[in-house]
Amino acid sequence: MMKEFLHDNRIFYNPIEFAMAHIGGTWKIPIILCLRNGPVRYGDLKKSIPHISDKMLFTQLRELEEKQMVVKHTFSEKPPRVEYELTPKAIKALPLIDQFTAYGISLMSDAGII
Amino acid sequence: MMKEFLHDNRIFYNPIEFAMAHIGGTWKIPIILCLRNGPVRYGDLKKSIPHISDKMLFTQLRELEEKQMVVKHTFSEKPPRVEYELTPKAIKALPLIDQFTAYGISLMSDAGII
DNA sequence: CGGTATCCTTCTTGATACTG
DNA sequence: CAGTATCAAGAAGGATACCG
Repeated sequence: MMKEFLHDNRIFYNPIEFAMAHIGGTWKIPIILCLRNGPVRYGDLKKSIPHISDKMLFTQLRELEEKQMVVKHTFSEKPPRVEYELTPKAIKALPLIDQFTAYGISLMSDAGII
Repeated sequence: MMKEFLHDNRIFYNPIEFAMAHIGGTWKIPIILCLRNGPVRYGDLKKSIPHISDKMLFTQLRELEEKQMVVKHTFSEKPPRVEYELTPKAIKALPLIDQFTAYGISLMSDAGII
């Protein structure tokens, strides 16, 4: 398939694993989709993503920041305001995410869910 | 985003999670890609996918069969021959997988890996 | 050749509670 | 408002060994 490589103290065997590290898991795509129309604050993300816990939102946002998929803007106001915004790296993923959604819907249709 | 739903005793919150259950994880896409040009036998899959263990190949093939992403053909020969083949559900995923790969490669390029 | 079982470790996720 | 810490349960994955 291809040669494996190291990144951030982890071994990857192919480009898909690398992409999965950026947008895989349960919560990263829902977060990215919430940010697709512009910056959103923490509390609004929490409200927009059903069932996500503070811990998951917090840890996933940190990971997305580390991978430079989102940037955090802190405004020194009272009450404090913090907004998260997609980077170009994440914006490039949007067509892929849309195709992913379409495939998911087609599988759901096959399974008789819709 | 959308209403959650149940399937196979598990809760899903959106179509992407459902798609991830079919092609997510470390090994399902490499297996699907090995089968893209037609049926392949167990031993050849093992040889073509570097680093996969028998346990992982075995469990992932069972899961792919359960989700009707692959079919197993058993030939009563000596020595026994068993081939795995993609179903239409998996074939439909190939364009998505290719786009996934392309995104992974572009991320790798951003990261200076290639 | 093509599995299958068992044990064990690591990673992911959930529940809960507390802070500047 | 926007985090942050701690504990624990469960799932995913690796090592090893054995079977028809």
